[in-house]
Amino acid sequence: MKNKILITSALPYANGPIHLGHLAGCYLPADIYYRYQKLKNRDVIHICGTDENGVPITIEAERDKKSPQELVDFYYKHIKESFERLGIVHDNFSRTSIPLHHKNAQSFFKKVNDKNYIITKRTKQYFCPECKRFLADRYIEGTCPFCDSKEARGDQCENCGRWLDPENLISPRCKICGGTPILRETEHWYFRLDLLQPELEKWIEPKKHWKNNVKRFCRGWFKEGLVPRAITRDLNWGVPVPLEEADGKVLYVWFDAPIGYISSTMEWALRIGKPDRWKDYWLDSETSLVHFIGKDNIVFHAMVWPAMLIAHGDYVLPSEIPANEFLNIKGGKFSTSRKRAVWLHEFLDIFEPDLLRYALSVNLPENKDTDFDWDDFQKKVNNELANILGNFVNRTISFVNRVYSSKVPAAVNLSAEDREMLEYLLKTRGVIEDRIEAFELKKGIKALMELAKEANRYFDRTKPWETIKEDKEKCSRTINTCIQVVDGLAALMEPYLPFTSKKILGMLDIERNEWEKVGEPRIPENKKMGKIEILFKKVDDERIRIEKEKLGIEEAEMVEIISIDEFSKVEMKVATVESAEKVENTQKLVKMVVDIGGEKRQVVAGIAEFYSPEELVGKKIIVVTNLAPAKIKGIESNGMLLAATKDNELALLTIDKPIDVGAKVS
RNA sequence: GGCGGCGUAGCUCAGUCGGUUAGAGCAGCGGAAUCAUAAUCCGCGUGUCAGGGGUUCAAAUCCCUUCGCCGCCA
Repeated sequence: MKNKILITSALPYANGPIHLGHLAGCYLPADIYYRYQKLKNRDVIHICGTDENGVPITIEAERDKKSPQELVDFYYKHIKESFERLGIVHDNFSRTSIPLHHKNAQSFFKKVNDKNYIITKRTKQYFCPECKRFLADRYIEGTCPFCDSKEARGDQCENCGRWLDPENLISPRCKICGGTPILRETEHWYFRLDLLQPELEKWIEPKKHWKNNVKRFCRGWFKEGLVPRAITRDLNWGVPVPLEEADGKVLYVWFDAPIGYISSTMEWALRIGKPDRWKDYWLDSETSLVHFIGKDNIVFHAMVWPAMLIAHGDYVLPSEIPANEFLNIKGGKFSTSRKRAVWLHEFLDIFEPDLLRYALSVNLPENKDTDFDWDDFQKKVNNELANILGNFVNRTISFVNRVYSSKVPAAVNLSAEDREMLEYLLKTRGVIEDRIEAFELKKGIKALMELAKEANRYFDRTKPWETIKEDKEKCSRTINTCIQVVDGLAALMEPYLPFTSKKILGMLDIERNEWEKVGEPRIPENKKMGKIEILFKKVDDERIRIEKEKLGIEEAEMVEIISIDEFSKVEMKVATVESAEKVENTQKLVKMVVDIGGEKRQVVAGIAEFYSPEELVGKKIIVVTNLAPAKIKGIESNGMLLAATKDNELALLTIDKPIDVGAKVS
């Protein structure tokens, strides 16, 4: 490891709050790594910020009836505060909407452009006259040319799974306003990844120790061959392309976002009053540039971004890309857009930050996806943090308080047993170092818990509650050793459990030991203890029940997601009501004959309280035509009409423009 | 459609460039202890390592194939 380390964590997109999946994927590992390097006295900074450009933000803003700026202002603050509450430390937490970043991204673009790594291409793209904007592929819907599904997206038909070009869609419409988009010619700038492939391959080749997921990804891409990739978009939100002929174009988010790492470092340098300080990292080949990301970001950080840096030429390239897999929520995925998540800010309203830091650390998705589960969380807190770690600290300090009037007893002539305990502490320091350096953070926290267990075993073996009566010197050696271990634990846990570390140090009434000195006893005889407190309160069943219920409610609200396949099983048609009569002896039922286009059907529906038979006749309605026939009150019903209901209201679905009876609805 | 990944004890996960009786934590069962947040400590695992086939003296680990889940890409 080089002595200078620049850590970045993926810029969170400013369209929603942070959830546990984000944390486990990169923010928590980055923080643990950063805190550890700090303890090792390395020259290290941790840089991050929100990614605030791109189409989704403009659309989200529109939906919320806000300006994009208002939206990102809100989430910038929200995300920054959430991180702070969890103890995630950034030297600088910037944002990609600031002028500094715009300027920086533009000069990056210009330099790469001057070096001929950028070309232009004219293409035709759909433009929505209603929304007055070009539409990204996935914001166009239409009929799939292959399977006739009506709900195909511009990039892919989810019904038949085929990949599409938006121009091939039959009767395309704008997903946002429903209007009909038109093809319009536009010009875009493309980054010549193809030119850079040989250099990229040469660069990646020696990175043997990188994680498999990263290497595999790259191999796949190289095999297919890289192609020029569009780096501009027609949009009025983002970093304007710094060319006269590029009016109305902005840089594509994936191009400007990683440049944000540099901008954020520059902002940091300005903030600390040393404007050139950022160069010490970005322009020095002795810098180890470490990008913490989730696996969804591998392509950009292992291929595109290094290619950009090579093309630019001035900056260091990534040294490490410890990409994590995903943390799922009990089987399913976390999803910001679907609001299926355990949100960090809500979590912290209820639980101490270290509980989460522990539960996530010990189950980080380092090799494969892992699950977050509330029962599991409770067990980890109660059985591991509270019982093993918390209890060891507590039994030790309360022993000192009770037996030795809160003063640390002497350690004269340590026995082999005592020395073994201290050696275990020292050994654990080494294990944690090795594991963290190798980006196996999960093993580091496990080693810490092993130390706590070993300490409990030592306590039990040496039985101070007995030796206090028959061998006072031995007892005082034991307790002294335990105190030294508590002190060591406090230092070693700092990267993972910084809040708990502080609490313990408060109880010992001492500053944190230097990392390199952990293992050498340093708490002096007669040291007075500070105020004792319980480290971890247990999480009770009721709390967990509530949290699980919350998740359940959110799931219920979002209903089951069905595929277009499932949906298209339902056939619906426009129909006219030919005749209608109330079914006798019922309150709600109406019997109708409807024309569904060359075929008449008898349909029974429970709408009599809302529509009289007279007003129904002649109405054009929507009928499900392939529903299995059913008998209602002995009358056969051959279809179902559609109506919207809420509370005590009901409204029939109809059509807002004349169309022939029998027209399919989809 | 192509490419890739994953599927290991009741639960959460290690292990996989082939090699002794497949591991840990939690849960469970039995015991010890009582300083401590009824916490701790000791002992106890007959799992088709998703199914099937193959290579090998030897496979959870390599190859083929089926099933299930997931991701990436024109």
